[in-house]
Amino acid sequence: MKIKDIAQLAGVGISTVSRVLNNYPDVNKETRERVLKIIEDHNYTPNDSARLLKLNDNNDNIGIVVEGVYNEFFAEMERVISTFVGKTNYTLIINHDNKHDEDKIKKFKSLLSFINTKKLKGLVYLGGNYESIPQDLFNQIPCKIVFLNTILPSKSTAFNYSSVGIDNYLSGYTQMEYLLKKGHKYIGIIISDFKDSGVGKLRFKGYTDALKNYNIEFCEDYIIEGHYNYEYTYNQTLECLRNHSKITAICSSSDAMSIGALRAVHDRGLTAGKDIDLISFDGMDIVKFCIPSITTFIQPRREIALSGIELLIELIETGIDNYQIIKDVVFCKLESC
Amino acid sequence: MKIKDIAQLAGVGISTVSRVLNNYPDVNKETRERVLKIIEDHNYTPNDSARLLKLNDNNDNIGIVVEGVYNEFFAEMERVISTFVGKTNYTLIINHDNKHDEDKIKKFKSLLSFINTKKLKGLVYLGGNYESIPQDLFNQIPCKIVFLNTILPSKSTAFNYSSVGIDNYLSGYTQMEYLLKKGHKYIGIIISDFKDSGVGKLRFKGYTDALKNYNIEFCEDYIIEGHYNYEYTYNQTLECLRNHSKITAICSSSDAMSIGALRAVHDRGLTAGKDIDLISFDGMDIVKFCIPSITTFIQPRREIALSGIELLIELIETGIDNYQIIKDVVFCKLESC
DNA sequence: CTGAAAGCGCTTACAG
DNA sequence: CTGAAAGCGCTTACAG
Repeated sequence: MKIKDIAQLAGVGISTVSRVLNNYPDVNKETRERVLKIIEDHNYTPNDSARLLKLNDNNDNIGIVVEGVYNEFFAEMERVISTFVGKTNYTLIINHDNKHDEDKIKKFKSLLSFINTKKLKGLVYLGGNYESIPQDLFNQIPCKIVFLNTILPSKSTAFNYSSVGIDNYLSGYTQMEYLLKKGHKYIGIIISDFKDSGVGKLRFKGYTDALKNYNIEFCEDYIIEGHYNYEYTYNQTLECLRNHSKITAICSSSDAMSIGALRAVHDRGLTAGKDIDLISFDGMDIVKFCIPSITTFIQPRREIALSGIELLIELIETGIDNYQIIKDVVFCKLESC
Repeated sequence: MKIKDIAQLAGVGISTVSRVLNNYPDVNKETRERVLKIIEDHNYTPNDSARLLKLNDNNDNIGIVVEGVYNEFFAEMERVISTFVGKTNYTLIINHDNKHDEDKIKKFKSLLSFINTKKLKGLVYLGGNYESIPQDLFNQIPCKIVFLNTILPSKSTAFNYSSVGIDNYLSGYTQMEYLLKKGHKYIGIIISDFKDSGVGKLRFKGYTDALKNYNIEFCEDYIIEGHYNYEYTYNQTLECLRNHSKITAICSSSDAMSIGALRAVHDRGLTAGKDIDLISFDGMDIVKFCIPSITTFIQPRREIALSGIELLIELIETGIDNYQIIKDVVFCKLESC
């Protein structure tokens, strides 16, 4: 079924059918109804490619790239964005990137190709690290772009991007400081991975700098790699506690990992919040219902997601550029610390 | 930049550029390299709409509709599918449906329109209930379709679809029977919603039938609505336990809700697995790390997702139809029961 | 190995 | 209010 067939069946020209299709006002009422009836009866849907080809870049595609959608944290942000876009006239094209190990430059080039192929008007990028992308490559991005929770080149006017996120370094520092102020000296640190090059890296820098400022020696043996995985974190924490009975507190860079750690503490016969202070980061909804509930720093992730997509649409529609938003984290004192 | 510009710059005809673009072998090596260089230099990307228009239905689009992506259970299945498709030559087009309240027929029509607009070769549908869709409408689906965890019209050859899922009725029956065999008579039942028309409805039927067969009176007051939400389930469970101190066991239709319930049991000063038996459903990774860990029936959701997408691609490539797969649930005995 | 030309299914001035 | 015609940027027989 194409527009020509509908036109023939209705006994009109194809322009008229097109006008009906696009809700143009200048069509005779009866003609319109006749055409609509035939469209309905034959379940006709216009060919999108043909429309877009003609309309050229008049599509309204927004892209979203998620690095690490297996992290529930990002998954939730994606849902917020997808729901928001669903209520607009934009179409969201989703690109889940799981190639963490790939060369950054190569990765950036495939990002460019994604934008070009889909003729995106704008893009939201979740996660990742584009700290060291050459400026000329960066500025080849042919559409509006908003990075959420991404590590970016230190801002200079030469780099053209917008972003929404938190101050990861400062948050990490504050989190660790909370334990230090309570007098802890032997503190386990849960990170995703030594090779983590995303925001976790900044948080970790905050941890170690806080230790330094409080004259507590940083001990590599107290590092627990959790890979954002319950089981893995559970096993690593169990082993760390077994080998280092001095440890009196745990500083975890993500709630997902804290849940595995909490169980490890329990299985060592200890109680978090009493025998061991566990302080976490992210503020997932579940922490409040864990036993004991987990003290954490809430990243306003829904707010970041929402600001991000709203900002992107504003950038697209106004032509403005270069807008940076920093959100505050919120301390949430519960039972584990 | 269009193909014509590249051709001009390279001093060749557009057909040659097209041949280079599509990796045709019959191009002179030097010509090819010259053209590639220019394409590279100018960051040229062919216009997808134009290609697709010409190729007509030679795109390889697969669609996925997720009803209720806010349920982590489905979110994870989607990720499995998205990752799998990413490794093929198919493009995945995602459609998150949050209009639970909409008229089924209307919903089905917009499903048809999605398929037609995107010219989908195949579709994976997660969740929902299409039990009562008229046959003639159903058979208007112009592509291969695989339903995962969906309620469907009782199978007859007249309905053309494939599916992967579990036997929800039987699983629900078995789950409740486990509590009944342990001698429980006053059993709280956690469901998402009285109006739930998805698979939860079938599970619930299993629950009540089991009660009947064991001559235990069904008590509507023991029903707890949880809306797949920790907080909501927590509050409802707390209230139910407060009002009905007779209750000795809880049968929950989903792990996400069990986590809220677990905390409610704890806050009543009770211990799940000792004072109250809590048995759950789904088998999310987290249950093993809760305190106490949650006894549950594992739905092989990654397996269902994987079988589903593999099946769909097979259907597309072989032309076969009408394939139903039922997976077994696996009982996982942990501490809460 | 290469190029000119037709045509994919739409939209939109333009002329009536 | 309506229709014939041009053209969006590609691909692919066809002819050389």
